[in-house]
Amino acid sequence: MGPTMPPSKKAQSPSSGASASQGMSPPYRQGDAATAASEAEAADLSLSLSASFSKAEDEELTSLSWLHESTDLLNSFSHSGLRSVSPLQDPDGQHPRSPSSSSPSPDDPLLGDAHSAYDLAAGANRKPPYSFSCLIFMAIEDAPNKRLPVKDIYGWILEHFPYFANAPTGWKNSVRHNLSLNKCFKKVDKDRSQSIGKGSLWSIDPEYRHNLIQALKKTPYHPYSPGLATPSTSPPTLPQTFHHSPPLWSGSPLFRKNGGVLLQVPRGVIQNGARVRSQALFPVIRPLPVSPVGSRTSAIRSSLGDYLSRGQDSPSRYSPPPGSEDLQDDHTYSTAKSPSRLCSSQVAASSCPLDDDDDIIAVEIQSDVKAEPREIPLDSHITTAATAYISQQPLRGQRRSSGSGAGTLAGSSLPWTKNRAKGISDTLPLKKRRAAAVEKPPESDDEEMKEAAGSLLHLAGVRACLNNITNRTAKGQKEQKEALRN
DNA sequence: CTACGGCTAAACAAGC
DNA sequence: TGCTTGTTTAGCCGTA
Repeated sequence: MGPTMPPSKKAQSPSSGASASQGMSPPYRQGDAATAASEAEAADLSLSLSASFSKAEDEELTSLSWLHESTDLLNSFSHSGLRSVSPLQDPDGQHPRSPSSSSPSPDDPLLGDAHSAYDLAAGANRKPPYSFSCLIFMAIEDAPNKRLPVKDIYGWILEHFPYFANAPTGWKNSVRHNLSLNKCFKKVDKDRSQSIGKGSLWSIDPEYRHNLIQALKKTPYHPYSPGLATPSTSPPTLPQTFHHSPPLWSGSPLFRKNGGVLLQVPRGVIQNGARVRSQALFPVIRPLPVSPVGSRTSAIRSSLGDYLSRGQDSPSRYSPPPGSEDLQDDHTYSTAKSPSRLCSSQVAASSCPLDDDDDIIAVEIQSDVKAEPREIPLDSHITTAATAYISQQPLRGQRRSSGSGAGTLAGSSLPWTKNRAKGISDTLPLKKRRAAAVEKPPESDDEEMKEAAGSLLHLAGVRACLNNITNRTAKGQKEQKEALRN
């Protein structure tokens, strides 16, 4: 054990990082008291989203960190959703997960079914939708000191993805392969006085951390989407049925066709999302390094800030109600990279008729009994500001020699692997080639701006998707009522 | 068809 | 000596 891995943590779990995060996790759903606490956290989370936006006005920020914080917070839903349906036990079945983890209570009729569906169909038999790079990234980020030995990376992956427990052992080779080959990961010099034994500690190279975050963002967790699972035959379904549907990984061809951006978070994600803000599986998507921004950044920021500032005074703006009565245990969210893409996704997913009023955002806080959509005005200039900027910029993906820039708005390609290093000099040793690649100048403001605009569109997509989901819900409920009358 | 990312398998060396 | 760790290469597959 090294200085970063206290022996006590090692004794608790093969994954020290996960253990650390589990200790502070609120109960998933256990009784009224827990529900009340979760509601408070849910309200807190919603406020945090608003607060993240408002930082653009409250502070004289010189970077786009506020924007990334906002998007990251939204994306944290997906990761916390992943955690919420993570296995109840370690792969060997001998180490029941801490009750403080976000696993749903088996007593819950809905959550239990959903959870079982994940455990059996997805957790144990399905390969996780994350690349090894993302898995390693999450494992390291989940560690208290952001560094882990290979052994603990194995443990983290095993703990969170039981698929690998029965998978051929080659996955460990792949992990090591990734660690060695991927420039995002770098070894940390061990403290000789506190040797951890063989091997080194691995950490995230800050230079490439953002790339990993982007890669992770493009692997949304999409567990319960019957429409996506059976796009051609399944009728529009009520959100309640999401929780009984087979999981759909991003590896699904259909999901990828949709841009890999649609995600729906299972029940209880609010609790987990709130947990993300304090101590969570993956709580440390930090802001980008501070860097000067240009006027276009300010334009987008001011647009969003204007939207928020007016929204704060607007009665129609969503804000958590006092007591958050509607923030119950059932929450359904979706995100999309852009409203247009979302619409196509929705059509393909569920044959759901599209609505034109994308400028109205309905945040559905779905309770077990009745959904109460809340409408939020989405000023079109938010989306158009980002769209206008992006439209005048070449896609980042065009940096790729192949020119296949589709879906690379936020940098889906991973330009930090050996292929890129090879471009430096094939005659140099790999490590030196990596070092040479690292020395390349950081992303320009334009790159940052395009990414920021993409994030902005992403946010807009989230809101538009919420709207579509709500509309679909409302229509579904209406149709259901009519069917009952008949 | 091509380029690329990602994965897997394998070989090899070094350390414990 | 056996296992683990780390590096490297090669090949395959899916996607754009």
